[in-house]
Amino acid sequence: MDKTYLRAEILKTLGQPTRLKIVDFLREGERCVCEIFPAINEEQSNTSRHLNMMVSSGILFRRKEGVKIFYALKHPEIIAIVDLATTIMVQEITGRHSLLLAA
Amino acid sequence: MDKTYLRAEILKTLGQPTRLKIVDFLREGERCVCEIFPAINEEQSNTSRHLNMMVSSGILFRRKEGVKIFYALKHPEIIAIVDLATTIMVQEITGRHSLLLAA
DNA sequence: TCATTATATGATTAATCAATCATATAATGG
DNA sequence: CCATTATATGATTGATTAATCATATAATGA
Repeated sequence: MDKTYLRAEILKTLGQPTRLKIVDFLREGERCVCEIFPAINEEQSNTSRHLNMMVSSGILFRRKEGVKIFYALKHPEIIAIVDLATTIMVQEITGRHSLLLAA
Repeated sequence: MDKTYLRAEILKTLGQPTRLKIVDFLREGERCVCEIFPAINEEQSNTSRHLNMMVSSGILFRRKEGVKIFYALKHPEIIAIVDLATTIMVQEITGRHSLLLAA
């Protein structure tokens, strides 16, 4: 059980634009594939693959109801992580850090 | 300026075992390449490439002092992110979530 | 049962990635 | 200036990845 590898896998799963869009959309709650792929503007098959991959790496739930399959975020920590990434991104974009260094 | 892409890049940078080991080592503070690569048990050239890449994606500082080049974590949020990833990993390993679901 | 809707998956392709080896550059001390 | 130490980089290779198209499976309702 390589813990470094497992931790990396969780972060790597979040570190891909299409999957990040899925996470953002699922903040609002559980959604089926038929709602997810139009919302993020990706192909159904591609979206399905990413969703499966996100379940495998432990960041999403899957629940079946009739023909539909619903997906939801599995851990509140996921939202915290992507929010922290946003904070870092904003600091990088505004160059706040670079300015502090230059001063 | 694609914000989804930039956020993803930060997370993707953290989502690779060698780079995660670097982040873990740099928790203790600023270190030069000559300290980093033996500590994480990777080749010097490989370590150098990862360090450069981490500077490019905005998660590390670089400071030069004579022949040595020191690297350090640029944002406290990075530690928070990897800690949250650890929390998720532990919950997945202990299967706590699955048990709650099954109950 | 048949048509429809929802989802998943096989095959393919182009792109990206990580690691390695060899070598280059750059600063320092003797 | 030369040898040494620290770091970076070019070239290569095998592996992984994301996206796409076409098709398969599975549930539902008429």
